[in-house]
Amino acid sequence: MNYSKEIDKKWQDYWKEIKLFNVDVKDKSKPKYYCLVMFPYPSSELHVGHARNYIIGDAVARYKIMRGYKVLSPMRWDAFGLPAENQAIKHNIHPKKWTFNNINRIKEQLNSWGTGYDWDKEVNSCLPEYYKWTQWIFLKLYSRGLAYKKEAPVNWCPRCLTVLANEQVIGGKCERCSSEVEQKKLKQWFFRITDYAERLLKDLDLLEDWPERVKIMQKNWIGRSEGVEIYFPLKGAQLRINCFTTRVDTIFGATFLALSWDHPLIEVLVQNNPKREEIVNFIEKIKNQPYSIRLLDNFEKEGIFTGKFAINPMTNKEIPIWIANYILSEYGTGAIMCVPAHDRRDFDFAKKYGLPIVEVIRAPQKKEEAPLEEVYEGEGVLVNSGEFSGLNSQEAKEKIADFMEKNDIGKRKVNYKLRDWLISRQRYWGTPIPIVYCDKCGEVPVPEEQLPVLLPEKVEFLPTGQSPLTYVEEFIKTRCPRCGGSALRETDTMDTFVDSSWYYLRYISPKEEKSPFVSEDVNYWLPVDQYIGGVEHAILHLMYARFINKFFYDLGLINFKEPFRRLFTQGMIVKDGAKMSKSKGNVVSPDYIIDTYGADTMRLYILFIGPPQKDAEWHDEGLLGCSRFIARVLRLLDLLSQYKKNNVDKDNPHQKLLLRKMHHTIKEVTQDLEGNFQFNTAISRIMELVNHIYKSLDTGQISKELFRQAIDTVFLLLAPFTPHISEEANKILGNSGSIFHRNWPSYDPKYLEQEEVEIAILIDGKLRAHLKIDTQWSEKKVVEEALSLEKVKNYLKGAPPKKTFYIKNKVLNLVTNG
RNA sequence: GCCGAGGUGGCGGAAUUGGCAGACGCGCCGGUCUCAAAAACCGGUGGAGGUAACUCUAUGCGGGUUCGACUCCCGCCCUCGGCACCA
Repeated sequence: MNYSKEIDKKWQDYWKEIKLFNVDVKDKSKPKYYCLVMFPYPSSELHVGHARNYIIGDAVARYKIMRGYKVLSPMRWDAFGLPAENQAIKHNIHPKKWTFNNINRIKEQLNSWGTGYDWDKEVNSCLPEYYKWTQWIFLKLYSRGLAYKKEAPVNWCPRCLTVLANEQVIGGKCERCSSEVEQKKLKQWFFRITDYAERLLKDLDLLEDWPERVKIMQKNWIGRSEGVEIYFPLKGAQLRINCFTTRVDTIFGATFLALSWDHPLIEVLVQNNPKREEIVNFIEKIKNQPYSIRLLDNFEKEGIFTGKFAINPMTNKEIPIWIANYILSEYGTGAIMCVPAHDRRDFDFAKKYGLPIVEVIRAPQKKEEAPLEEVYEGEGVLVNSGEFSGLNSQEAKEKIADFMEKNDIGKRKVNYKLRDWLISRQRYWGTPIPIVYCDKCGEVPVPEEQLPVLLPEKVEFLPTGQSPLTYVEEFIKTRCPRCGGSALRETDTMDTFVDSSWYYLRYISPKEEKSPFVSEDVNYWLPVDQYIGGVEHAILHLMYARFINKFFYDLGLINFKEPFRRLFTQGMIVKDGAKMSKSKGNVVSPDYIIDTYGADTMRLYILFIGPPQKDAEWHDEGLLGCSRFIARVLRLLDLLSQYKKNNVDKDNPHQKLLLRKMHHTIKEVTQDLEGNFQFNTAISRIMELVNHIYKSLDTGQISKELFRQAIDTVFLLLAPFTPHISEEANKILGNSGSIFHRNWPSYDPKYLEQEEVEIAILIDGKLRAHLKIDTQWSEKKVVEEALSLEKVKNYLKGAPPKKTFYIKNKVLNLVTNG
């Protein structure tokens, strides 16, 4: 039999016809399995790197179907977003049209690969029936105080002319266009994800089947640290400056304070200050420093003395207050106590400006006073610390914190690096934020029954820094839902990550009109059993989705705390050592592969290319190998049809060997799939089995029935990887119906037993000979037989081994020396 | 700087409660078929030495534990990914 494109088409139509992937969510006749792949962002057609994601997902779905699960494998489009709008500006095509063109193209591609989805559950985030519910979520968050607007310094991309979330700033540059990100103060909408920081951190422990590295990345991103907020009284005023520190044990060495340029107290500090002008100029200067220079290794620390002093509440000494460019205003209190002896940054600063350096922590082994050119950042024993001297850092942290809380000079506190999620975008192609501004009533949420706030279709696409919606009168002019007076709509739209933070719930009931989803069904089908996608979503998407899921949990709409039970992150496919991209011209398009070799060849190669969680280099020649293998497997069918041999003795060793290989392969392939999706090794084991079948046939001692069984097993095992040829073969072998409605093969341990094996004979750890043994032999017998080997005798030269080590049925080591 | 993953033939990669390193595939070499070539099929293929049986050597580097180490321990080097003045 030859593999052809017609075979692909035939079986793709067949699966549609028998509704292999269509799921009735109410059907509970079989255990459920929710297999989810990360949706495509429809910005261009897909290349083989994308294909990996969907082919892995499809292989898993098909395998689970064969294991008897009701498998839900849906597909959707993350259709809002900047690229569509940028195309609109560049090529004068409406984002909607552009997006739908891409969707149609991608759909075609997905179908041509034989990846199966329940298309009845298709979801599209740019359609009102979906974004209505995204807006609904916003309102729910708003009503609980979890969506709010505030003026905040934001990351501004001068090219995209929009605000970026912290997570979208990569190394000081825009994630999308790599422009230098600027700092700007704007009124923006936020989601209060920080309220969930502790739970987002703690519940990572519930996610046993997530890759450790992803959990660690999330942990670092949340960045929890425990410490103390210390109150430093301002000299000569009834004010205080609060500073957060994780090293309260170093408090006696705090010799100055440093504030960020926008610390609220600076206004007070510069009042009637003779240095006022100088300070204001300095602030103006660091305020305008671009974001990225902070990331440079040689970032120059600069500061200015305010002329004012605070009191160190432990030493009661006056310490100068400085303003410095290395203090983050967004973290802690925007002010820090500086301990130059034990912090590299404070040390550099103190050296530059001649500030006092006092050693208060001494490394445990050290006896003498440290020379002041050295910073010791570790923990140790306290010195120069009053009654706390002599304690080690750990004890001192507790005792000093206790002391501070008792005397009201400080309080234990937990801080997080996680910031609130900035969701405003000054862009058109996104979900409108359902808020109205009324002259009388102020900020008013759009009532639920008035949703959706429709995104107008006719707009001008000019990147002005304002949302194009600003210029659409019919859109912005509206009535206040509260007083009926004239009002204006919010013109910002939501970050597309909001759209994608809840789609996995919508799939269950995509057409539901009264609610975002049906709780009863969602509670049955979720959490997602297997989520598959790129590691680039380790932080953003997965954090946001977990947050929104927890919010729904709090609303009582769902009964599970985490949305994704198991996560698999697949590696990238690279070409010529680089990520595939149009600009580099190294994109491998699946279309020609499908045309030349057929879908199963591409699928097989993508799964065989390497461990799926690791990056892999694409080589066209690899396809040839897979194509050869498929031809080789199919040739077995031709051989079978002409095969005559029967009446072979049941105990024929070649028969037994083939049976053993078959069952062994079933066992191993199953293990590979049940473990961490080791498709590459699973496939190589099937290749071994096929090689073994050919060798067995050469002996002429295999019965037709066993031959048939062996081929049948091969195709059952291959079905998740190469579904088209497997269906075809299944039919040729005389089985009725779809191969996916058959059971995954199971192995019988009795066939795995061996009567005879070859073991290695080692002399002093070096491989010297092999020996065929009966598996029933005792160790003594094995040693005897080994010693009688000519080769072994030559090595031992008559001297018996001093010790022997026997690993049953594997290795015998004969030791002659000490 | 901190955190994480990794380093095995010409290449992608196998092998883990420590037990025959290099499965499977690519590439390369040889053969069969052919007027010839391609395809296909069969065989070989870590390196060095030897006509050969065989010997030595080999999993980033250096030590250690062990009868035995790709695997465990100590100390380095390199590559990739994440975070990065988080007080």
